Amino acid sequence: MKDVFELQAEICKTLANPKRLEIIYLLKDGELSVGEMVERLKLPKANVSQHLAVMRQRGIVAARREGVNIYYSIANPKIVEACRLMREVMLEQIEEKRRVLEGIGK
Amino acid sequence: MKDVFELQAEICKTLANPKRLEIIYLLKDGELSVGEMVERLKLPKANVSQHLAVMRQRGIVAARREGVNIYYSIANPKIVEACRLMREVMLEQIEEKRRVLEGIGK
DNA sequence: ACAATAGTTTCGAATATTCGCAATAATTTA
DNA sequence: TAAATTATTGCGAATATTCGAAACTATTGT
Repeated sequence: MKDVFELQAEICKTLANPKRLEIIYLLKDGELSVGEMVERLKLPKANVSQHLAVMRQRGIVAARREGVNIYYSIANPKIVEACRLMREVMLEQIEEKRRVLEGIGK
Repeated sequence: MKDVFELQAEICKTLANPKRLEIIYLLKDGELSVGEMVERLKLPKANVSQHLAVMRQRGIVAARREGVNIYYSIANPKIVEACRLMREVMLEQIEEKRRVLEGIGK
């Protein structure tokens, strides 16, 4: 059995990509088919599928076939929550940077 | 200005490494010097320093010099919270895997 | 069976990350 | 100022990630 931090890092690595974060953001309110995601993301279908495959393998998203379409959804709401926190950290960093720049301007 | 998901991914990438996660885990209850971390982590000091530099650059940790020692601390408690959530996701995945294996055994 | 639609997989090249080793910097003490 | 202690930086090799292009698979309708 691999080390626990190694496993935690694998979850985190799976989220550590802008396109995958955007996919998670799209899925946060409910499932979507690959085609619907491709349309919103404006990315090649093969690439979207690759990212979905990575996330499916690591248990970040779940897939469900319905006829010719495959619908994806977030496997665990804590994933969305973790992403939201990281986004907040980023936004606070930007705010902080802005404050520092203003301070210099005075 | 870079895309917002790109910035969020940079935060996440910074956390997406087992050694850095372990450092965050060490720092979650308060600051430590590099030497103290090296001792607990049992890693080469240069390597610990490299990881700290990455995290410092991205605003994940803060550094404070006191004499010959440099003390590091977590820059934003939301970082610890995000890591905790990702750890929970991982633990729930392990539980789920265990349940599935038991189901087969029946 | 064939074509159309929706999605996946494989391969390879470009890029990025990780880490050991050696050299370097900053601070304190003798 | 020299030595000791603490930490950082630069470099290069090994490894991992990303993504486009082409080929492939699965399902449905004719």
